[in-house]
Amino acid sequence: MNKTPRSPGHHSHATLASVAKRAGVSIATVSRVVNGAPVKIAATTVLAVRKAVADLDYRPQSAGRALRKGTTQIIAVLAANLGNPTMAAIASSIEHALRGNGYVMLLCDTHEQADIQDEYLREMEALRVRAVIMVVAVPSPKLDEFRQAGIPLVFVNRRDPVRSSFPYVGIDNAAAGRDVADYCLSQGWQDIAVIHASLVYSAGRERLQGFLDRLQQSGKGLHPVRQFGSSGLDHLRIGEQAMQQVLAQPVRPDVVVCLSDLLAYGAYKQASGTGLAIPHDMTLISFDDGPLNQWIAQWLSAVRIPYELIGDAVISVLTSMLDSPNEASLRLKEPVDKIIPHQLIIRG
Amino acid sequence: MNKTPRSPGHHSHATLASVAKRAGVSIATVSRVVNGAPVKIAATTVLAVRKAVADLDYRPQSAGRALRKGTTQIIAVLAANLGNPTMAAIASSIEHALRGNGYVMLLCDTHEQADIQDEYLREMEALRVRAVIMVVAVPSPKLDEFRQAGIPLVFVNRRDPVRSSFPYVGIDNAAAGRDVADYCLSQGWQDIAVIHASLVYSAGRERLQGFLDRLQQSGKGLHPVRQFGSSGLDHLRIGEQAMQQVLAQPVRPDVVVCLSDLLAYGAYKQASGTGLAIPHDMTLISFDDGPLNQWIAQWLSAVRIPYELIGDAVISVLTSMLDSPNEASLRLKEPVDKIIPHQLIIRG
DNA sequence: TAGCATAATGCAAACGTTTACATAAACCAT
DNA sequence: ATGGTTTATGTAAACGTTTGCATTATGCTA
Repeated sequence: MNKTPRSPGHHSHATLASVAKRAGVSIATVSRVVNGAPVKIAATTVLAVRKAVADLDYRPQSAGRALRKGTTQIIAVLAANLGNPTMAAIASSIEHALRGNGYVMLLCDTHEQADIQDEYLREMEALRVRAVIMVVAVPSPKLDEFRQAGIPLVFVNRRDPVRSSFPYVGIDNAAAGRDVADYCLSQGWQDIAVIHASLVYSAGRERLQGFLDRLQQSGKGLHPVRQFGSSGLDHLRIGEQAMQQVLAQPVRPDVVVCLSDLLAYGAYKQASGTGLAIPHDMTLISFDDGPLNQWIAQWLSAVRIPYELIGDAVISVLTSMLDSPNEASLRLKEPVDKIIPHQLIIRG
Repeated sequence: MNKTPRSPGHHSHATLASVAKRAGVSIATVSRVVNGAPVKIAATTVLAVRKAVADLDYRPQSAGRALRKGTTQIIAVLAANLGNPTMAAIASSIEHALRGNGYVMLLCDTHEQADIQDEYLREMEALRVRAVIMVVAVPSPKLDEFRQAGIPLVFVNRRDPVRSSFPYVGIDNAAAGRDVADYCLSQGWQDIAVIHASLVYSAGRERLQGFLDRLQQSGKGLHPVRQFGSSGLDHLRIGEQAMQQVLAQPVRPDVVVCLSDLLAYGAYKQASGTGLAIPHDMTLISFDDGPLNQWIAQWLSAVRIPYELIGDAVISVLTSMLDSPNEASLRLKEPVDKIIPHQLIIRG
């Protein structure tokens, strides 16, 4: 007796074998019942298996399944910065949508650093996740290799920085920039400043481009748009410093357009620390409009990304990718972007 | 020929077998080298294996490992609400600490609902995660069962709601409450109101208790502390409604103590929407002090939870649990709570 | 030289699933 | 009755890993 070395598993969870034994059938049958396999199974058998499953509180072990099927129900979300409320809200939205579709979200924070992003991508490959959702990605070697790896990728908020061969979900940033320009023009503001972080990525670049284009199109004789900012990771501090430069100018602009919420937060702190009343003395406009703005940043007008819609949008893109039988079509097909509507919220 | 059905795995990742073949050794040897097994291996062999691993870009597949060892490197974080910046910051901190220790974070949003929490707990069991970190938990049946399941649990910010048999990481909420009371007394405020959400959980309850106790101890003849609030999930809205009630009172309190940041945000919106200037007309004090406060909520004094310390604190608790050879000691031993220091930040 | 400890590596089983294939039972048409 | 088809279920292999045990090669002692 006592032939149980039982090395690894501490507590014996129910397994297919134990359920099969209890139901008096083979493990194959249990598997088929549990998975609703497309074969006919006697009603009595189904009932017996169901009962055994319930009795033993059986749940398929993900490891065995993953090993056999070569994939899991895990979908990874690589976010650049969880400290950013907009990104957290997007993550939450995605989580909700994924859960509703039987997936589990694996959320990571890349801190917008290529090496961390790569490390995570490798890890995701080893975990055999079903797909990866990049919420604000940076270019990295592994990202490029992923094209070949056959794991679907979706880019949220910022487009694929290497080549646009994977779908993008987010707002039309150029159009959003134009909307802000239109609003500025409608207000008759003459002197406009822009605060930006890095402009090498699609979101910021397109926002600025759209904004400037429309101003120029207008033909109105505006003062030249002054731009402040630097590339870096901490938008809050960039915004703060940029606003410092803005206020050091001989003449104060009517409006400062910040390319993200966090830039605006940083700018706000600096401006109000200097005694300025926002928006009385100077208007601030930003992009993103995270969920907290309406509560504690009523001084900030912003282009709203409807983060609560992102989850479903990602799911719809993803399912179309996962359904395509061969991933050849996935590569050949034009990436099917999903543009979600934005809205300029005027406050203050 | 063509004997490759190759049903599941699409792209052939490197495996132990392929590495072994290339290095001219057995898979056992490769495994040992890769894992740094405590056996002597010829230097030349190690080199050959290392080379093959590098050549093929081999990474151990998590599924095989999980199946064999009965556990993974995944640690789940079940957060109540990712939309809460403090919680997001905590998650980010934990992520950082876990990654530094070779774990991967699986982050979920329970929306503070027992059924979702349970569903996730079951899923984590099936995934054979190494441990689960509950950032603000609610009582649920499965949570109770976990005590037997042998999976380590750590409670952050809110204590184990069922029985306190698992460690807690967070601030000393009662002491924080007393600190706020001391500050109010030092300011000579006579008329104090409290805004709270549900009081059935440890964090809010202890904060309020400590606060009221200290006020009473002081012996000063204060007006009775008025309490407003309701139980519910959306602290923002609860705070808003509670402030509405506060302002409907015949006499306006000197200070309103909110048991969380979000409650204060809600209260702030309502108050400033009614024309009040915060903190000139009324002081607001809250608990949590999420990372954004210093930027855009300079009107809010708050007890700061040093969220950036939580990650390391959790790790230290966790490793002591994981190191204990048998989980008997884990259950018998008094839970080793980790109290991190708080600090009352005065602003405005 | 034999005998034996030690060092390095290989063999094979096990972890829990899914699924192609085999089998057995039942039915039906000749 | 016979052969063929359908229906329900079982058998066994495979996924990639870790690890107890067996095996071989090496060095040392007597």
